[in-house]
Amino acid sequence: MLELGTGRRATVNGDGGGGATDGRKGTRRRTTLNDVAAASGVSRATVSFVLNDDPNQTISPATRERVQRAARDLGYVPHGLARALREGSSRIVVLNIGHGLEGNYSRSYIRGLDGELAVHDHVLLVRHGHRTPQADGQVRDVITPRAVITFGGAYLTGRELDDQGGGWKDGLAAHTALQLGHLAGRGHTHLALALPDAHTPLAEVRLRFTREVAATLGLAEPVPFVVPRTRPDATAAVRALRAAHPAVTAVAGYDDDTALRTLTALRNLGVDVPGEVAVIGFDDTEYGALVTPALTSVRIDAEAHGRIAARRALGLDDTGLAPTPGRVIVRASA
Amino acid sequence: MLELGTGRRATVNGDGGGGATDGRKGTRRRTTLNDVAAASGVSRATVSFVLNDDPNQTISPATRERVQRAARDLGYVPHGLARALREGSSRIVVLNIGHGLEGNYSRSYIRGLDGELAVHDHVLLVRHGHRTPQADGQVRDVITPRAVITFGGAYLTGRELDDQGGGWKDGLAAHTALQLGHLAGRGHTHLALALPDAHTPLAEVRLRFTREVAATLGLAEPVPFVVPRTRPDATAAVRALRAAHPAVTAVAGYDDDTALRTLTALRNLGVDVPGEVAVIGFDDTEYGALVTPALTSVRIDAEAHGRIAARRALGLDDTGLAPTPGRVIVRASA
DNA sequence: CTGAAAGCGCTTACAG
DNA sequence: CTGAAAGCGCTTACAG
Repeated sequence: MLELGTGRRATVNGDGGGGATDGRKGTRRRTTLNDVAAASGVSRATVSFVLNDDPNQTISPATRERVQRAARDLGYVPHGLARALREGSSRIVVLNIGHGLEGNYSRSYIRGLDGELAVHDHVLLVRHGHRTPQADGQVRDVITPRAVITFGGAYLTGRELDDQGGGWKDGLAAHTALQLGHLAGRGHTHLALALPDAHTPLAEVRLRFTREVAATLGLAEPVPFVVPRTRPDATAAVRALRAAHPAVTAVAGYDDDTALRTLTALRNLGVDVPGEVAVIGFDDTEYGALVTPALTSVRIDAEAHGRIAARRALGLDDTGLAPTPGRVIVRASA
Repeated sequence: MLELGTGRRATVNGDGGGGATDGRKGTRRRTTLNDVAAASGVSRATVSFVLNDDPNQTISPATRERVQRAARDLGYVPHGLARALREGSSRIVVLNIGHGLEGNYSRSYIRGLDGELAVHDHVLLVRHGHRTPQADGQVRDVITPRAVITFGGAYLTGRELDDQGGGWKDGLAAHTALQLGHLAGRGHTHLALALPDAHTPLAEVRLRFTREVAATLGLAEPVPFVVPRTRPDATAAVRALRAAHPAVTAVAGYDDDTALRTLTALRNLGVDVPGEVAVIGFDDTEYGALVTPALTSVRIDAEAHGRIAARRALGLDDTGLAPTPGRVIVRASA
């Protein structure tokens, strides 16, 4: 039951300055700071100073060069766990993500986050599924990440990215304005907002912004309504909306999903889109292009948001990163 | 520039057996094995033995109880990084994922993987984006995960889950058979397989299985064709398919995306679905229900696949986990 | 300009 | 039945 020699630590040591094993892969012991120190004839401390470019030390160019070459030759790579234990946290940033991975926002956000983190020598790892305090704790205890980010962070609450707050420049508010602006530009004055059945905090924020934007544009107070996931329920919901608010000629979707469900329901009801009712989505997905009429939507490039989130998580300066403005992808539905 | 007292290690120590700080959160130093040892009057080793239920030790019930109570009272949680450094790898399993997160397969797979890992005290972290050797190396060096899993693993190659191989029982082959079986059951004999424009290894496997299944069912050799992402290109591709293979009366999608694109193209061409050509998807997404005619698809519950992957990654016995059979979700398109 | 030493928090042979 | 000690691989004051 108790096996001797478990496989790890197979080559228990040898240490010898020979180090000829090429250091690479193989089944060999990993190359450590000790090996580099031995190979270059200095102490571990010195190696560490050189490799980390410690600004508080002054190492002679000769030594520096010797160490760097040895590290390179041996294929030395610092052991993250050891470093993390010593530094107090690992060079990992955890992103918590629930659903809503379909749109362009999340894809570009993750791309930016990942890219920026890589630049600063950190790695992004994602946690899927619902966030529970328990799961959070587990992640914290197991890897002690440098930071834990909640997807969308500031963007989703509307608190962000520009000094005035509210995301009126490049954030959620601005994108909401874009969405309603398109509708207003086509002459619609009475709008409804299609919301998902899951009651999220984000839905509240969207509703708030939608109201604010509508007021600014001089439109009637928008009508929020929930579009359930199943086709019959969605159809019933849209029918009820039409009955209660006959003046509504356009529906803005909380996202492309809700917009698509609305579109389908309208078709079921024999309502012409965009003739009788126009529909616009939010956060362009590929599926929007596949329905008839194809869904008009707001495309959001969140790469900059991701980069900003990365810098903030690392405690770095996050200025000078200008988000790409959102834009309306005009297809047929609005 | 060099600040003294960086915040971490704020409370440098105190050690005192008092340990009255409640151990919990606060800005206090974390509770360590030392604290538990001090509080229960035994050595660190003993605490470790008790808390890990080391089968090679025999600890007196009294001591055991004392240690457990102290650990509980102090809210002790082992520090994952330290443990990982000592054990050789962290209790993390990394899942590499590219695209294709839309369908039910990935959602259920991740759920199973995550759940099973949690049972065995490990945590699942996901890496998004394309897998590069470089990125792989980085992850390895930074956290030394217990295992790295590639999404879908054995399933996607068709090597898996049942002894004969090929996944003819609960795997990819079986699901392919389900898809074609539905079409054959409706009288179709000449099929086309709609493939994505990105050339993936998985596409090859699907094509191979599709051919094998068709042969088994006595159908004509299936015609593979690529459906590009843009609507005009997709339409052109479908038109070309129809011209070259007029006998084809049904299209099986590589996934729901390709099926949906085909459906849209057919409608653009004025072809009646399913009257003239039937279309069936694969790996049911929510969007399939939103088009007209609604997309028939194959729904795959991969939770068991995920659990199996987890057990294998941990080197545990993976028998006795029966995958739920796939099933055809019959809607209108086929 | 460089090295010896301590220590991050844990596990595990090895002695009693 | 339990404890003292070594060591996982790194970083960083502290002495020279």
